[in-house]
Amino acid sequence: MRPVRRPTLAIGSVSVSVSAMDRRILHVDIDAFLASVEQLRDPALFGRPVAVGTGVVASRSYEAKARGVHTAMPLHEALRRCPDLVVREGDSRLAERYRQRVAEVIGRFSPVVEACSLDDFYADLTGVPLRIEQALASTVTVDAERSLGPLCRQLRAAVRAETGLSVAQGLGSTRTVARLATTKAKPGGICEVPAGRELDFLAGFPVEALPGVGPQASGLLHAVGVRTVRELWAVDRELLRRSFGARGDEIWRRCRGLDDAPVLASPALRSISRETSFEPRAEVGSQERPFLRAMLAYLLDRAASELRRLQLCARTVQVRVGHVDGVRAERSRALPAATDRTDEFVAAAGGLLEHLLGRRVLVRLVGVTLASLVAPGPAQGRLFDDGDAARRRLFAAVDAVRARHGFGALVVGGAAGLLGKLPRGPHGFRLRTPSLAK
DNA sequence: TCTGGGGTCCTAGGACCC
DNA sequence: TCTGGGGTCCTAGGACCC
Repeated sequence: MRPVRRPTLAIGSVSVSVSAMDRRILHVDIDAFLASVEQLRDPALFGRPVAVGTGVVASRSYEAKARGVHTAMPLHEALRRCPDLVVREGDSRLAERYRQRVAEVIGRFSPVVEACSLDDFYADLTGVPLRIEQALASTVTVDAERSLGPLCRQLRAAVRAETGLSVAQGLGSTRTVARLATTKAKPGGICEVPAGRELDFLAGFPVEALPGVGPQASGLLHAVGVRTVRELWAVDRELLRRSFGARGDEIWRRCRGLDDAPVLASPALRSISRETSFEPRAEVGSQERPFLRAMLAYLLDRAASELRRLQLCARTVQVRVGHVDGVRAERSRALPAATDRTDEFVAAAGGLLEHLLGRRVLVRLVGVTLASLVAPGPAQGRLFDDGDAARRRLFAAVDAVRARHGFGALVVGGAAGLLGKLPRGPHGFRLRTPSLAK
């Protein structure tokens, strides 16, 4: 067994040794995030059942939950259960601004904040009570157990006061314990699992509550009679490894409260994807090559402009196609050099799309991914390419116009093939799930 | 009740190079 | 000249998460 690394925290003249079990990880989850943002935007919606999404429910207010509306439920089913449900498309830009404000508040309480998804965060509060005790201006009282409860209540009040949003918080010695504690704290509560009580806390959860155990793994575990974390403890480590690969080992550690993954400020972005689905029969021309090629160009333009906004380049283009019978296929291609130019991505992706369109089945989804992301280096190998410099200036100009007037202000290249075929707004063509589509 | 979009990570075979 | 081993990249696809 590997020796446990014991990092040392230096606070003023005090030095404390911290073992893995002494860590205090905070998980923060914004309650009913997208639905709450809608209620903040339109206060008439407070107290009413609200759902955000198109096609399926992406987020719902607690009033809607009380009426049987759950996330991932088809909207027609949600409306059947709750006929006065208010359905909104949502606004990803507004949500992003709220998310950043919540992250800022958490950042005042913790030196390290990791934004995990749209609506949740991890923070490492290890050693924070000591620091607070020593900060003369602090109004927080830290009890003998070093409970972080008071700090969490302050955090919750600050988020509420500054954004109007409600958060649930979980505290534990690992990310898994903290995350599961949050599920017990929803909505608006705080659940702290004291050090040493991890196993009691984990024992009763169903196996599928563990991160890393999805439908596939839980199905297999159920089939052999393993339904709870307590029962999972009895499963041999080697057996988990053989059944689920590297993830099996992770599961073995997580169910024992042994995962020691750190909280990282900002994990590097690995890829940028955009995809959309459509009703093959309802949308005119959706099966025709020109439409699909235009959609591909549009999605690549969206992904590439995000790439440029982040000042990154990509070296791999991936295209995927989904059919009405559920069969999906994808192909990828590495470019000769990393780039951020939409036209280079479109040129490479066209051939990939042709490969994927061989089946005589209706297409209901097209998607693209830009991967192998790197920071733009000096333009190696193309120092004498004037065309490249001109293209770059063109895209920079396009980006500038869009930053001012919205993405939909300009339609570029092959995406023009969508004109007149898809509804269009200031932020671009209207795809299926605007609340989440960027 | 299999619906949606945007991500991450892992695996595995084949190509290619040394 | 033949055979082999190891590393790395490319590509395709699966599982999982929110």
